[in-house]
Amino acid sequence: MPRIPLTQIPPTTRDPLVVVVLGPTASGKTALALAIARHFGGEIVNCDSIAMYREFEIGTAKPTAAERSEIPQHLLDCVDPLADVTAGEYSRQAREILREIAAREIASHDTPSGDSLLNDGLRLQCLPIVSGGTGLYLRALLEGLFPGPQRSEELREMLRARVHDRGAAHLHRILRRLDAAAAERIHVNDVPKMIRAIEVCLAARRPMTELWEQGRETLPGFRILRLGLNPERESLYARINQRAARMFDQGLIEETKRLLAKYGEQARPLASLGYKQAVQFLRGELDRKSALAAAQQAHRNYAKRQMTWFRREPNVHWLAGFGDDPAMQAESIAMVESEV
RNA sequence: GGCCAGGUAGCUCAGGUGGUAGAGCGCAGCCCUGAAAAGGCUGGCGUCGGGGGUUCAACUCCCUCCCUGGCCA
Repeated sequence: MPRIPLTQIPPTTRDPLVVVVLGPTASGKTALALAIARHFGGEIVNCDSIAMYREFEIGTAKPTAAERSEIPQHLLDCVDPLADVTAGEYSRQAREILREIAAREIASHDTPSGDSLLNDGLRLQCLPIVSGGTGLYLRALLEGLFPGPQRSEELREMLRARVHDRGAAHLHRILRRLDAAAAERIHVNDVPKMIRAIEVCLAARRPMTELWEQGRETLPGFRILRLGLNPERESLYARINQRAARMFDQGLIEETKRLLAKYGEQARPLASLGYKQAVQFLRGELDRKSALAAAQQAHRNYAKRQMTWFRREPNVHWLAGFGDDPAMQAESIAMVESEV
Protein backbone atom coordinates (compact mmCIF):
# COMPACT_ATOMS: atom_id res chain seq x y z
CA MET A 1 0.00 0.00 0.00
CA PRO A 2 1.33 3.45 -0.84
CA ARG A 3 2.34 5.63 2.03
CA ILE A 4 1.91 9.35 2.01
CA PRO A 5 4.48 11.15 4.11
CA LEU A 6 2.78 13.51 6.51
CA THR A 7 4.49 16.45 4.84
CA GLN A 8 2.62 15.81 1.62
CA ILE A 9 -0.79 16.16 3.15
CA PRO A 10 -2.16 19.54 2.21
CA PRO A 11 -2.21 21.94 5.14
CA THR A 12 -5.94 22.45 4.67
CA THR A 13 -6.60 18.86 5.58
CA ARG A 14 -8.07 18.38 9.00
CA ASP A 15 -6.27 16.11 11.43
CA PRO A 16 -6.99 12.46 10.79
CA LEU A 17 -9.39 10.57 12.98
CA VAL A 18 -8.61 7.74 15.34
CA VAL A 19 -11.38 5.70 16.89
CA VAL A 20 -10.72 4.33 20.35
CA VAL A 21 -12.80 1.41 21.58
CA LEU A 22 -12.64 0.93 25.33
CA GLY A 23 -14.55 -1.10 27.89
CA PRO A 24 -14.18 -3.92 30.37
CA THR A 25 -13.01 -7.38 29.48
CA ALA A 26 -15.60 -9.47 27.59
CA SER A 27 -17.66 -6.41 26.64
CA GLY A 28 -17.05 -7.05 22.94
CA LYS A 29 -14.36 -4.50 22.07
CA THR A 30 -12.81 -6.74 19.45
CA ALA A 31 -16.13 -7.40 17.72
CA LEU A 32 -16.96 -3.72 17.62
CA ALA A 33 -13.52 -2.73 16.36
CA LEU A 34 -13.78 -5.32 13.60
CA ALA A 35 -17.23 -4.08 12.58
CA ILE A 36 -16.00 -0.50 12.34
CA ALA A 37 -12.87 -1.57 10.47
CA ARG A 38 -14.94 -3.53 7.97
CA HIS A 39 -17.30 -0.67 7.35
CA PHE A 40 -14.75 2.07 6.87
CA GLY A 41 -11.68 0.22 5.72
CA GLY A 42 -9.71 0.50 8.92
CA GLU A 43 -6.88 -1.18 10.73
CA ILE A 44 -6.85 -2.20 14.34
CA VAL A 45 -4.20 -1.25 16.88
CA ASN A 46 -4.28 -3.50 19.90
CA CYS A 47 -4.20 -1.86 23.31
CA ASP A 48 -4.20 -4.92 25.49
CA SER A 49 -0.96 -5.59 27.32
CA ILE A 50 -1.22 -9.38 27.38
CA ALA A 51 -2.47 -9.81 23.82
CA MET A 52 0.83 -8.34 22.71
CA TYR A 53 2.61 -11.52 23.74
CA ARG A 54 3.12 -14.21 21.15
CA GLU A 55 1.77 -17.72 21.71
CA PHE A 56 -0.67 -16.69 24.40
CA GLU A 57 -3.83 -17.39 22.46
CA ILE A 58 -6.71 -19.00 24.29
CA GLY A 59 -6.51 -16.96 27.46
CA THR A 60 -6.21 -13.62 25.70
CA ALA A 61 -9.24 -13.89 23.42
CA LYS A 62 -7.30 -12.55 20.47
CA PRO A 63 -9.12 -12.14 17.16
CA THR A 64 -9.27 -15.38 15.18
CA ALA A 65 -6.88 -16.17 12.35
CA ALA A 66 -9.64 -15.41 9.85
CA GLU A 67 -10.31 -12.05 11.44
CA ARG A 68 -6.61 -11.28 11.49
CA SER A 69 -6.23 -11.95 7.81
CA GLU A 70 -9.32 -9.93 7.02
CA ILE A 71 -8.39 -6.80 8.99
CA PRO A 72 -4.79 -5.75 9.61
CA GLN A 73 -3.90 -5.95 13.31
CA HIS A 74 -1.06 -4.07 14.95
CA LEU A 75 0.78 -4.57 18.23
CA LEU A 76 -0.89 -7.92 18.53
CA ASP A 77 1.05 -11.13 18.92
CA CYS A 78 4.30 -9.29 18.52
CA VAL A 79 6.34 -9.68 21.71
CA ASP A 80 8.45 -12.58 22.94
CA PRO A 81 6.87 -14.25 25.99
CA LEU A 82 10.02 -13.65 28.00
CA ALA A 83 10.22 -9.96 27.15
CA ASP A 84 8.81 -7.18 29.32
CA VAL A 85 6.47 -4.71 27.70
CA THR A 86 6.09 -1.30 29.27
CA ALA A 87 3.61 1.52 28.91
CA GLY A 88 6.27 3.79 27.48
CA GLU A 89 7.36 1.31 24.86
CA TYR A 90 3.74 0.65 23.94
CA SER A 91 3.05 4.34 23.59
CA ARG A 92 6.00 4.95 21.28
CA GLN A 93 5.18 2.04 19.03
CA ALA A 94 1.46 2.73 18.91
CA ARG A 95 1.99 6.39 17.98
CA GLU A 96 4.27 5.40 15.18
CA ILE A 97 1.75 2.92 13.86
CA LEU A 98 -1.11 5.36 14.16
CA ARG A 99 0.77 7.82 12.00
CA GLU A 100 1.52 5.18 9.41
CA ILE A 101 -2.06 4.03 9.16
CA ALA A 102 -3.55 7.48 8.94
CA ALA A 103 -1.06 8.48 6.28
CA ARG A 104 -2.09 5.49 4.23
CA GLU A 105 -4.51 5.83 1.39
CA ILE A 106 -7.09 3.20 0.71
CA ALA A 107 -8.74 2.39 -2.57
CA SER A 108 -12.50 2.41 -2.39
CA HIS A 109 -12.66 -1.27 -3.27
CA ASP A 110 -10.90 -1.97 0.03
CA THR A 111 -14.13 -1.32 1.83
CA PRO A 112 -16.55 -4.13 1.11
CA SER A 113 -19.51 -2.02 2.10
CA GLY A 114 -18.69 0.48 -0.62
CA ASP A 115 -18.48 3.23 1.95
CA SER A 116 -15.26 5.00 2.44
CA LEU A 117 -13.79 7.55 4.70
CA LEU A 118 -13.63 10.74 2.71
CA ASN A 119 -11.16 13.10 4.24
CA ASP A 120 -11.68 16.62 2.92
CA GLY A 121 -12.46 15.21 -0.48
CA LEU A 122 -8.78 14.89 -1.20
CA ARG A 123 -7.92 11.37 -0.24
CA LEU A 124 -9.34 8.30 1.35
CA GLN A 125 -7.93 7.95 4.81
CA CYS A 126 -7.30 4.58 6.27
CA LEU A 127 -8.96 4.62 9.67
CA PRO A 128 -6.94 3.58 12.72
CA ILE A 129 -8.96 1.91 15.45
CA VAL A 130 -7.40 1.44 18.85
CA SER A 131 -9.04 -1.36 20.76
CA GLY A 132 -8.23 -2.70 24.17
CA GLY A 133 -8.73 -2.65 27.87
CA THR A 134 -5.35 -1.68 29.31
CA GLY A 135 -6.16 1.70 30.76
CA LEU A 136 -2.61 2.77 31.49
CA TYR A 137 -1.45 1.98 27.97
CA LEU A 138 -4.36 3.91 26.52
CA ARG A 139 -3.51 6.89 28.67
CA ALA A 140 0.16 6.59 27.76
CA LEU A 141 -0.84 6.59 24.10
CA LEU A 142 -3.35 9.42 24.13
CA GLU A 143 -2.09 11.67 26.93
CA GLY A 144 1.50 10.57 27.18
CA LEU A 145 3.72 9.87 30.17
CA PHE A 146 6.05 12.22 31.98
CA PRO A 147 9.61 12.23 30.63
CA GLY A 148 11.11 9.74 33.06
CA PRO A 149 13.80 7.09 33.04
CA GLN A 150 13.17 3.50 32.02
CA ARG A 151 13.00 0.75 34.57
CA SER A 152 16.10 -0.69 36.15
CA GLU A 153 15.79 -4.36 36.95
CA GLU A 154 18.73 -4.49 39.36
CA LEU A 155 17.45 -1.59 41.43
CA ARG A 156 13.98 -3.09 41.56
CA GLU A 157 15.42 -6.37 42.70
CA MET A 158 17.20 -4.63 45.50
CA LEU A 159 14.16 -2.66 46.60
CA ARG A 160 12.01 -5.77 46.58
CA ALA A 161 14.56 -7.46 48.83
CA ARG A 162 14.37 -4.49 51.19
CA VAL A 163 10.60 -4.86 51.39
CA HIS A 164 11.00 -8.53 52.12
CA ASP A 165 13.51 -7.91 54.94
CA ARG A 166 12.30 -4.70 56.49
CA GLY A 167 8.73 -4.19 55.36
CA ALA A 168 6.88 -1.78 53.10
CA ALA A 169 6.95 1.06 55.63
CA HIS A 170 10.72 1.14 55.33
CA LEU A 171 10.42 1.71 51.60
CA HIS A 172 7.91 4.46 52.21
CA ARG A 173 10.38 6.22 54.49
CA ILE A 174 13.01 6.08 51.75
CA LEU A 175 10.56 7.57 49.30
CA ARG A 176 9.61 10.33 51.74
CA ARG A 177 13.24 11.37 51.92
CA LEU A 178 13.64 11.38 48.13
CA ASP A 179 10.26 12.84 47.19
CA ALA A 180 7.90 13.85 49.98
CA ALA A 181 5.14 14.84 47.57
CA ALA A 182 5.20 11.42 45.95
CA ALA A 183 5.20 9.70 49.35
CA GLU A 184 2.11 11.74 50.15
CA ARG A 185 0.28 10.33 47.12
CA ILE A 186 1.43 6.73 47.28
CA HIS A 187 0.07 4.50 50.01
CA VAL A 188 2.53 2.67 52.28
CA ASN A 189 1.27 -0.70 51.08
CA ASP A 190 1.45 0.06 47.38
CA VAL A 191 4.86 -1.48 46.81
CA PRO A 192 5.06 -1.39 42.99
CA LYS A 193 4.26 2.31 42.85
CA MET A 194 6.75 3.09 45.60
CA ILE A 195 9.42 1.14 43.74
CA ARG A 196 8.77 3.02 40.53
CA ALA A 197 8.87 6.38 42.30
CA ILE A 198 12.16 5.59 44.06
CA GLU A 199 13.60 4.27 40.83
CA VAL A 200 12.74 7.51 39.05
CA CYS A 201 14.17 9.71 41.80
CA LEU A 202 17.43 7.79 41.89
CA ALA A 203 17.90 7.57 38.13
CA ALA A 204 16.94 11.16 37.43
CA ARG A 205 18.60 12.51 40.60
CA ARG A 206 15.50 14.62 41.08
CA PRO A 207 12.14 14.06 42.80
CA MET A 208 9.68 12.29 40.51
CA THR A 209 6.93 14.82 41.19
CA GLU A 210 9.29 17.52 39.97
CA LEU A 211 9.63 15.68 36.68
CA TRP A 212 5.86 15.49 36.51
CA GLU A 213 5.73 19.25 36.32
CA GLN A 214 7.26 19.06 32.86
CA GLY A 215 3.92 17.68 31.75
CA ARG A 216 3.06 14.97 29.31
CA GLU A 217 3.28 14.88 25.58
CA THR A 218 -0.24 14.24 24.36
CA LEU A 219 -0.82 12.46 21.09
CA PRO A 220 -0.43 15.16 18.44
CA GLY A 221 -2.18 15.46 15.12
CA PHE A 222 -5.30 13.37 15.62
CA ARG A 223 -8.95 13.87 16.32
CA ILE A 224 -10.00 11.22 18.77
CA LEU A 225 -13.39 9.55 18.92
CA ARG A 226 -13.78 7.45 22.05
CA LEU A 227 -16.40 4.75 22.06
CA GLY A 228 -16.99 3.05 25.40
CA LEU A 229 -18.80 -0.21 25.95
CA ASN A 230 -20.83 -0.25 29.14
CA PRO A 231 -23.09 -3.29 29.20
CA GLU A 232 -25.28 -4.05 32.17
CA ARG A 233 -23.11 -5.42 34.92
CA GLU A 234 -25.00 -8.61 35.62
CA SER A 235 -24.92 -9.61 31.95
CA LEU A 236 -21.26 -8.72 31.76
CA TYR A 237 -20.40 -10.91 34.74
CA ALA A 238 -22.44 -13.77 33.25
CA ARG A 239 -20.59 -13.40 29.98
CA ILE A 240 -17.23 -13.31 31.74
CA ASN A 241 -18.08 -16.56 33.52
CA GLN A 242 -19.10 -18.22 30.26
CA ARG A 243 -16.04 -17.04 28.43
CA ALA A 244 -13.67 -18.24 31.12
CA ALA A 245 -15.37 -21.63 31.12
CA ARG A 246 -15.02 -21.77 27.35
CA MET A 247 -11.32 -20.98 27.61
CA PHE A 248 -10.85 -23.94 29.93
CA ASP A 249 -12.88 -26.17 27.60
CA GLN A 250 -10.89 -25.04 24.60
CA GLY A 251 -7.60 -26.03 26.11
CA LEU A 252 -6.30 -23.19 28.25
CA ILE A 253 -4.68 -25.69 30.58
CA GLU A 254 -2.92 -27.49 27.73
CA GLU A 255 -1.73 -24.20 26.28
CA THR A 256 -0.45 -23.14 29.69
CA LYS A 257 1.34 -26.45 30.14
CA ARG A 258 3.09 -25.97 26.82
CA LEU A 259 4.09 -22.39 27.57
CA LEU A 260 5.25 -23.29 31.05
CA ALA A 261 7.47 -26.03 29.67
CA LYS A 262 8.85 -23.80 26.96
CA TYR A 263 9.44 -20.57 28.86
CA GLY A 264 9.34 -21.39 32.56
CA GLU A 265 7.44 -19.62 35.27
CA GLN A 266 9.22 -16.30 34.74
CA ALA A 267 7.24 -15.56 31.58
CA ARG A 268 5.19 -12.63 32.79
CA PRO A 269 1.92 -13.35 31.01
CA LEU A 270 1.76 -16.67 32.85
CA ALA A 271 0.80 -14.63 35.89
CA SER A 272 -2.17 -13.05 34.12
CA LEU A 273 -5.87 -13.83 34.31
CA GLY A 274 -6.66 -17.44 33.58
CA TYR A 275 -3.07 -18.48 32.99
CA LYS A 276 -2.27 -17.93 36.63
CA GLN A 277 -5.07 -20.26 37.69
CA ALA A 278 -4.12 -22.81 35.04
CA VAL A 279 -0.60 -22.82 36.45
CA GLN A 280 -1.99 -23.40 39.93
CA PHE A 281 -3.96 -26.34 38.57
CA LEU A 282 -0.86 -27.77 36.90
CA ARG A 283 1.06 -27.47 40.16
CA GLY A 284 -1.72 -29.35 41.91
CA GLU A 285 -2.66 -26.40 44.12
CA LEU A 286 -6.20 -26.27 42.78
CA ASP A 287 -8.52 -28.80 41.21
CA ARG A 288 -9.93 -27.93 37.82
CA LYS A 289 -13.23 -26.70 39.16
CA SER A 290 -11.67 -24.35 41.71
CA ALA A 291 -9.17 -23.12 39.15
CA LEU A 292 -12.01 -22.18 36.82
CA ALA A 293 -13.94 -20.50 39.63
CA ALA A 294 -10.84 -18.53 40.61
CA ALA A 295 -10.24 -17.49 37.00
CA GLN A 296 -13.82 -16.30 36.66
CA GLN A 297 -13.50 -14.35 39.88
CA ALA A 298 -10.26 -12.73 38.75
CA HIS A 299 -11.80 -11.69 35.44
CA ARG A 300 -14.79 -10.15 37.21
CA ASN A 301 -12.56 -8.22 39.59
CA TYR A 302 -10.50 -7.01 36.68
CA ALA A 303 -13.58 -5.87 34.78
CA LYS A 304 -14.66 -3.82 37.77
CA ARG A 305 -11.29 -2.09 38.02
CA GLN A 306 -11.41 -1.34 34.30
CA MET A 307 -14.83 0.24 34.63
CA THR A 308 -13.60 2.49 37.42
CA TRP A 309 -10.65 3.52 35.30
CA PHE A 310 -12.59 4.18 32.12
CA ARG A 311 -15.42 6.04 33.84
CA ARG A 312 -13.25 9.10 34.18
CA GLU A 313 -11.84 8.95 30.68
CA PRO A 314 -12.87 12.23 29.01
CA ASN A 315 -15.27 12.58 26.07
CA VAL A 316 -16.39 9.00 25.83
CA HIS A 317 -19.46 8.17 23.80
CA TRP A 318 -20.90 5.40 25.96
CA LEU A 319 -22.80 2.49 24.44
CA ALA A 320 -25.17 0.63 26.75
CA GLY A 321 -24.55 -2.86 25.44
CA PHE A 322 -22.08 -5.37 24.06
CA GLY A 323 -19.85 -4.74 21.07
CA ASP A 324 -21.14 -7.72 19.12
CA ASP A 325 -24.67 -6.33 19.31
CA PRO A 326 -25.62 -5.04 15.81
CA ALA A 327 -27.41 -2.10 17.42
CA MET A 328 -24.23 -1.00 19.18
CA GLN A 329 -22.28 -1.45 15.95
CA ALA A 330 -24.79 0.64 14.00
CA GLU A 331 -24.68 3.37 16.64
CA SER A 332 -20.90 3.35 16.54
CA ILE A 333 -20.74 3.54 12.76
CA ALA A 334 -23.14 6.48 12.83
CA MET A 335 -20.91 8.18 15.39
CA VAL A 336 -17.83 7.68 13.24
CA GLU A 337 -19.67 8.96 10.19
CA SER A 338 -20.70 12.13 11.96
CA GLU A 339 -17.09 12.77 12.89
CA VAL A 340 -15.65 12.33 9.40
C1' G B 1 -33.59 -44.48 67.85
C1' G B 2 -28.78 -43.40 70.82
C1' C B 3 -24.10 -40.73 71.15
C1' C B 4 -20.85 -36.82 69.38
C1' A B 5 -19.83 -32.32 66.59
C1' G B 6 -22.01 -28.18 64.59
C1' G B 7 -25.97 -24.26 63.11
C1' U B 8 -22.81 -16.51 63.90
C1' A B 9 -22.37 -11.48 57.42
C1' G B 10 -23.78 -13.62 50.55
C1' C B 11 -19.60 -17.72 51.39
C1' U B 12 -15.68 -20.01 54.74
C1' C B 13 -15.06 -19.52 59.64
C1' A B 14 -13.28 -16.93 64.56
C1' G B 15 -15.26 -15.22 69.27
C1' G B 16 -17.06 -14.13 74.20
C1' U B 17 -16.27 -15.30 83.52
C1' G B 18 -23.58 -12.73 80.29
C1' G B 19 -23.15 -5.93 78.67
C1' U B 20 -26.74 -7.04 71.23
C1' A B 21 -20.13 -9.37 67.57
C1' G B 22 -15.10 -10.04 64.04
C1' A B 23 -11.67 -11.73 59.93
C1' G B 24 -10.74 -13.37 54.95
C1' C B 25 -13.23 -13.71 50.46
C1' G B 26 -17.42 -11.79 47.85
C1' C B 27 -20.10 -7.19 46.83
C1' A B 28 -19.94 -1.77 46.18
C1' G B 29 -17.16 2.86 45.60
C1' C B 30 -12.34 4.73 44.53
C1' C B 31 -6.90 5.49 43.32
C1' C B 32 -3.37 4.84 39.55
C1' U B 33 2.33 9.07 35.10
C1' G B 34 7.25 2.71 31.73
C1' A B 35 5.39 -4.74 35.78
C1' A B 36 -1.23 -2.23 34.87
C1' A B 37 -4.70 -8.96 33.00
C1' A B 38 -0.15 -5.58 38.23
C1' G B 39 -0.71 -3.09 42.90
C1' G B 40 -3.29 -0.30 46.55
C1' C B 41 -7.31 2.42 49.57
C1' U B 42 -12.34 2.90 51.64
C1' G B 43 -17.24 1.09 52.86
C1' G B 44 -22.23 -1.20 54.16
C1' C B 45 -23.66 -5.91 55.58
C1' G B 46 -25.91 -9.60 60.64
C1' U B 47 -33.37 -10.58 64.08
C1' C B 48 -25.40 -14.89 66.37
C1' G B 49 -31.22 -21.76 63.80
C1' G B 50 -36.79 -21.31 66.21
C1' G B 51 -39.45 -21.03 70.89
C1' G B 52 -39.43 -20.70 76.13
C1' G B 53 -36.80 -19.87 80.96
C1' U B 54 -33.22 -17.42 84.44
C1' U B 55 -31.37 -12.23 84.61
C1' C B 56 -31.33 -5.19 85.16
C1' A B 57 -29.25 -7.40 80.60
C1' A B 58 -28.85 -13.69 76.75
C1' C B 59 -25.69 -14.33 70.77
C1' U B 60 -23.24 -16.29 75.35
C1' C B 61 -26.24 -19.95 80.89
C1' C B 62 -30.69 -23.66 81.33
C1' C B 63 -34.89 -26.36 78.88
C1' U B 64 -37.07 -27.70 74.39
C1' C B 65 -37.79 -28.15 69.22
C1' C B 66 -35.87 -28.00 64.15
C1' C B 67 -31.80 -28.65 60.64
C1' U B 68 -26.75 -30.51 58.95
C1' G B 69 -22.54 -33.88 59.32
C1' G B 70 -20.17 -38.16 61.62
C1' C B 71 -20.23 -42.59 64.54
C1' C B 72 -23.17 -46.54 66.83
C1' A B 73 -27.65 -49.53 66.60
